[in-house]
Amino acid sequence: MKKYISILKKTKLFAGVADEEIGAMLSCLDARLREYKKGEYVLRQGEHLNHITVLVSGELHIQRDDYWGNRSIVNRIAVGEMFGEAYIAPESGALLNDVIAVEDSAVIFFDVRRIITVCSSACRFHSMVVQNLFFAISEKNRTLVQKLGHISKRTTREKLISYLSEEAKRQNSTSFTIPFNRQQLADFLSVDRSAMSNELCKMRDEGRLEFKKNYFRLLKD
Amino acid sequence: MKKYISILKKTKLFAGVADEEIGAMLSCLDARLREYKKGEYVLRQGEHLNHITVLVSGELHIQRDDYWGNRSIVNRIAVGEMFGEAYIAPESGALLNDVIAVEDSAVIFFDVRRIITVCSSACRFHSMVVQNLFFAISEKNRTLVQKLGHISKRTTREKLISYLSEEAKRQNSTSFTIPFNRQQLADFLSVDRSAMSNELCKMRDEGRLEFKKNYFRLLKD
DNA sequence: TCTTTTCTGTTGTAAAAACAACCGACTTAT
DNA sequence: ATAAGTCGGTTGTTTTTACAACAGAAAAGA
Repeated sequence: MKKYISILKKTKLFAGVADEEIGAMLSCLDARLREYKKGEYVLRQGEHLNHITVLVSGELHIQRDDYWGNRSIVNRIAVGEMFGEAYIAPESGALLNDVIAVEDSAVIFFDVRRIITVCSSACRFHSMVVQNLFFAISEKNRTLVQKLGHISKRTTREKLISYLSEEAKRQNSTSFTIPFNRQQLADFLSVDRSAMSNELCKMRDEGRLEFKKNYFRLLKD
Repeated sequence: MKKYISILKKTKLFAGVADEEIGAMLSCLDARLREYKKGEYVLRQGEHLNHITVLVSGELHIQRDDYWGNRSIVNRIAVGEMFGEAYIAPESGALLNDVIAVEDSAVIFFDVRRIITVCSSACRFHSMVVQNLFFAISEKNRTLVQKLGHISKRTTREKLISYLSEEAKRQNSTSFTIPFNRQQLADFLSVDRSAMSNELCKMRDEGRLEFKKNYFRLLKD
């Protein structure tokens, strides 16, 4: 677990906490490391979670498969990001989604109650972690609202425009790469892949954008 | 500002805080009231927000403009609801949307840092407000994920089933009322009203459910 | 009460998406 | 190197949705 301290140091949860303090807090917060192979489930819909988790290696998708096999990717978790913050409150119900490793991954679990209950002794930085958690949940809400903005658009084209515009703004450039392949992007936007691919090509032919694999460039009319 | 205390009392932010304490906390939290005429911007895309806001009168729309200038309404804020909780973190960055008053409105701004930094003296209920905010954000997060679950369904029928099933579970009964009229439900699920109405009636004719106005009853197959 | 407005259901048509099937390019594994 | 698998684009068909227009019912207002 110690080899991941350098990664934890860069996470939102431990922002501002000194290196040597993180090591001390690992036991204080009852941290546990688990590793997953690509394709393996980290958590399943319906389970109860009372841990905050941080991804320290690999990549995860928060997703949901319905009865008919349609998959929707709710969110993507990159190294250093956390999940499970929405289930902190004791009265939070079961998990609403699956969490799956899309690459070989490593996850550290922290006991929620140990985090929100400020410990008496060692952890000088504990209150900072609590505040960091506060900020992280806030941040997550923001990304969810953004995503709702995308998929609440009526047509595939509008969803693409919404998503790509957002990404361009976020990366502060009209050319950028996205963290999805076509199928994943379709799942993220909750549309059919081939229809989406078709729409992308139409927009390209209309001169609205260019792309090559996951590289995109938006063009003025 | 005092005339809005009765409204603040009913908000999630001040749940469990005594009336007389709210008055005291207004200054503690550096509360500021601002009023807006219909059509006036409350906040603009690109601004930085370091306040939690509560709408105490009127109605707001959260709007977004995409890269090509197309405008869409992302969300609606009703009296008593909060806005800005997604921008608590200092690194949240600029607002991604405009917030505009669609009626004459009144908004109370609370300094974020004053809320999350527990004050030393007077505010006996301060820690309760902090916890309220914590749970409010967490709950909003889950609500957003649930809504994503509904509208990421491919067909109008599936969206309806997803939403109505959820509502039945939440109200713990197969018969229940929903807080929307048809147009609002269609907007909530991001579908066309008439198409949705049509689909509802088909399901009724198939014997899957009954409804009358905003009262619904789900039936076994 | 009577009028006006809003709400809901209904229908037909045009547009869009889902679906399925296929192909070539590219990557990965043996 | 070759086989197997993945990925992205394309096309045609079927299903679904959006849109527009209208009418009766219900609600709100005068």
